[in-house]
Amino acid sequence: MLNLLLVEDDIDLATAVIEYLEMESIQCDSAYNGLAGLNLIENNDYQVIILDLNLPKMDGLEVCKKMRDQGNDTPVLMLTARDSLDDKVTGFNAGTDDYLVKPFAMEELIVRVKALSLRRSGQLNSLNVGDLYLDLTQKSVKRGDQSLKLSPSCFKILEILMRESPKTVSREKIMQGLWGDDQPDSNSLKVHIYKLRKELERCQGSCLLHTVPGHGFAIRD
Amino acid sequence: MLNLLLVEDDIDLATAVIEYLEMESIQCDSAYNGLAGLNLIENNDYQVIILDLNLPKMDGLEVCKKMRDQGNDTPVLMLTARDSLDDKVTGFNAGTDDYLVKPFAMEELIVRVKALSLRRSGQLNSLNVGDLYLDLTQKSVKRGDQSLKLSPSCFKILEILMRESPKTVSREKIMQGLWGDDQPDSNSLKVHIYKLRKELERCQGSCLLHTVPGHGFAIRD
DNA sequence: ACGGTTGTTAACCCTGCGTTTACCCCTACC
DNA sequence: GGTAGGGGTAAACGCAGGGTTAACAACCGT
Repeated sequence: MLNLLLVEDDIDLATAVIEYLEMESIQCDSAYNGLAGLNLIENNDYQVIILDLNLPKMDGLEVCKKMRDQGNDTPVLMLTARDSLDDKVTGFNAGTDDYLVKPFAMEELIVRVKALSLRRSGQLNSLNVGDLYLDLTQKSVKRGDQSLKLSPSCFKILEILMRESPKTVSREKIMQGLWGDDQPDSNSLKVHIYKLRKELERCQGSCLLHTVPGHGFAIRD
Repeated sequence: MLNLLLVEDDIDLATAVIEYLEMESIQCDSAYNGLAGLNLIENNDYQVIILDLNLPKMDGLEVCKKMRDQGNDTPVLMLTARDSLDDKVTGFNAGTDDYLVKPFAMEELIVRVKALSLRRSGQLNSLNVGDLYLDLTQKSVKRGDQSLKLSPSCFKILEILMRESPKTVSREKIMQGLWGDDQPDSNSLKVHIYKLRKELERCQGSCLLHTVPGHGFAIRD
C-alpha cells in the first residue's frame, strides 16, 4: 500500500527502520548514500521519501533540492542529528516537508510518514478554487498555468481564505492567522489584501477575491 | 434545542449515553447499525452525529465517508475502542471532526458534542424561507439563483427575521438585534426595512416580507 | 555596504451605508 | 370631513469603511 524510500547511511538505524516499517506493512526501498538515493528517486515513484541530512556522496538537502528542481513533489521527511533551528529553516527552504531529530521514537516516525502520505494523497497540501491552485509544499500559487508571485503574508492570507472557501472570513480571523495575538494596529491588512488582489487580477479573469462589506473577505467564483 | 444522532451497537452504552444526553436536554435519535444510521442521516437534519467506529452492516468510517460524499457536512464525533494513532489519522481523512476513545467520561462526551455543535453554527448554517436562501458563512443571500446585494444592516435584519420565520418579530426585538442598547431615535429601521423589501422584490415574486401593523414584521410566503 | 524584498504606517480619496428629515398615503377614530 | 398616527417613500448629508498610493523601516542575501 504505502511505498517509500529511506536514504540513510547508518546501517543499523536503516535496518531497524525498515524492520519497523514492514511490521506496519509499509513497502520500503533503501539507499545508503545520496547519489544512490537520487537515482532511485528519479526512476521510481514513491509516496514518501525519508532522507538523512548527512549522507556520503550527496547530502540530504542537496538530494531534496535536486529532485524538486526536477519537478518532483513527493513529500520529504528529513532526518537530522543536529537540532539547530538553522538547519530546520534551511531544510524547509530546500523543499523539505517535515523533519525529525535523532534520536526519535519509531512510533513518531510512523505517524509522520503516514501524515505525509495522507497530505499528499488527500488534498491537504494543494488547495484549489476555480482555476486557482495553491501548493502548500512548494509554497507556490498558480492561476491556470500562470504562476503568481506572492509575498509570504499574501501567501498566508490566500491560504487562509482558500482553506475556508467559499466562506467569508472576518478580518479578525485573518489577522489572527497572520499575526497571532500581537497584531499591528493599522491598515496593514488592507494593503496586503490590495496587493494580493492585484496579483490575482494580473492574469485576468474573474477576480475571485471578494470583499463582503462589513463582514470580511472571501475567495470564490 | 440540540438535535443529534447516536449510532452505536452496544445497547448498554447507547442507552447510557442517551440517558445522559437527555439530562442535558439534548434531543437524541439513535440507530444500532451503520446502514440504519446512514438512512436516518439522509432523512433528517442533525446538528451533530456520533458514530461508533465498529458497527454492524457498515462501519463508522464508511458511514462518514458516504455522507460526506453526499455533501453533508454535519460534524461527526467518532467513538473508537482502539487507541492507535493509525485510526485517528484514517478517521480524519474520512471527514471525521473529532474522536473519543472508549472508555470515556460522559462529561467529556458532552463537552465535545457541544463544541462541535457550536463549531457548526459558525459553519454551514444556511437559512431558507420559500425561494429565499441566506448563507451565514458566505454572508450571501439568494432568491432562487439570483443573488441579492444587501447592506450589513439589511442582512442582519433579514437574518433575524428568517431565524424567527414564520413568526412576527416586534420592532423592539429587531432593533435590539441590530443595535443592542444604544439605538438611533428616528425611523432608521423603517428605511432599512424599506430597502430590504425593495431588494427582495427586485427579483419579482411574492414579497415575502410582511408588515403586521402594530406588531412588527415577518418573513413568510 | 548595498540593493531588493517585505511588512508596516500614514495619508488621501471615494463609494456607499446609516441616519435623519420631510413628506405622502392610508386608515381609524372623532 | 377633519385629524392623528402608523407606515412607506424619497432625497440629503455626514461619515466610516474600504481602496490606493507612497514613504519608511526591517530584513535578507550578495
